[in-house]
Amino acid sequence: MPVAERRQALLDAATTVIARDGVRAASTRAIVREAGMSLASFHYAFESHTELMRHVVERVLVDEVHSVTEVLAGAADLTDGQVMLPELLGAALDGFVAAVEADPAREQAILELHQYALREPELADLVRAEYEAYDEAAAGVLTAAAAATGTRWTRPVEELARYVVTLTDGLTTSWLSFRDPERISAAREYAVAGILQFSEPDPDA
Amino acid sequence: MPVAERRQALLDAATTVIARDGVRAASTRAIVREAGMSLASFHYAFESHTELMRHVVERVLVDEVHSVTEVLAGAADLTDGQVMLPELLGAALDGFVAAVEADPAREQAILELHQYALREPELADLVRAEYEAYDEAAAGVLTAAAAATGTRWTRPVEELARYVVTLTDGLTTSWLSFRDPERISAAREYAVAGILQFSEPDPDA
DNA sequence: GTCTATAAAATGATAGAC
DNA sequence: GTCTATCATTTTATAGAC
Repeated sequence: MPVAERRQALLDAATTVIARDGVRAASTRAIVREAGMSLASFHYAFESHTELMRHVVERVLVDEVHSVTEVLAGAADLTDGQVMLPELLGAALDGFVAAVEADPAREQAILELHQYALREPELADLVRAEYEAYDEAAAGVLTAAAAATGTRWTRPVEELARYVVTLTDGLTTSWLSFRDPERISAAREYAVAGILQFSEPDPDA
Repeated sequence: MPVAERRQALLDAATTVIARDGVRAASTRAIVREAGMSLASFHYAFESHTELMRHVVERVLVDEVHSVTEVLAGAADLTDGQVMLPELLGAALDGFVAAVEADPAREQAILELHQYALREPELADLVRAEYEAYDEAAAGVLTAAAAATGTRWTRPVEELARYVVTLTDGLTTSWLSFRDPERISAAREYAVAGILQFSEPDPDA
């Protein structure tokens, strides 16, 4: 088994354990048990448990950015039809919420990894980079949605995007605590209304 | 030293360690070192490390609810003057944000304890109770603010309160990642604007 | 490359002297 | 009640056989 493959398998196993049992439970032994390997094989592929965790954080956060970007891109593809801005933004937020609902364990793992990373000076930047990628993705959706519906934003789209990301973060933690769609839906609706405030018909469109 | 006092001292020490070094680092030994006690004294006061953590979670979350309630009540006291609704809500949110900024370690500890609690079936309810207390506090502020400024809400105040709490949660995580006031202020402003949408002059006032 | 065996340290918990 | 000394287990990591 080539080292690269073993590393991937261990990263997969670590991700699985973290999602199922939490970061606290992701000891080297728990990870190799999950991967069906011996303890020594672990240390052949990785220098240390800390090194593995560094890679786990990086991979999980980068993967999540890809997922979210895809979900948002999917929602933006609704721009084909005769859809209006409120529906478009609502659909984008629904897509995000649906992704969280579909795999809460993964989302909880991400939050735990955030806190793990924020405690490690070497990893804290990864969290910030993740959020900045979300900001960019959200700004992209807002820009595309406005363009597709003949509207424009009355505030800098970067600021609106940060607002949206802040809100989705709150929606995520709320979902993880209550797992209650009712609780989410109202906030989702108000979020859309809150953003729409800052849109107006685009005279150039 | 009476048991009750020793328990308090250990809870204090545990809270200190968690805020400074994280939940992961809060081993029994680290806690007694912080408290200046022997290991055996710990087990004289608490059955187990798990039992201590149960009490830590409970105490920290309850304390935080008290703090937030006080901060919001302080903001609501601005209702003396001739202040308008936007300023009132802005002040309340500012009070919340200032509290987070003033003691980020504490806030980070709370988030870690949330995740710790959500992994323990016995403790998960404490997190939900905390959020419900926030909802109630936020609803109280919204109601008081509207009454004091001759306005009323066009949506159920409970829903608006949940929206506010969701948003403050997002603001908190954003602050912990970036520690950047700029990043927060825009979201704060949009949040106020978002809520104001659902207010109107109260004809009965 | 892969495994068993083992080291070295940390952790939760207790026994027993005082 | 409080402490030192110790146990039992777990954890990260490595040595060394194959």
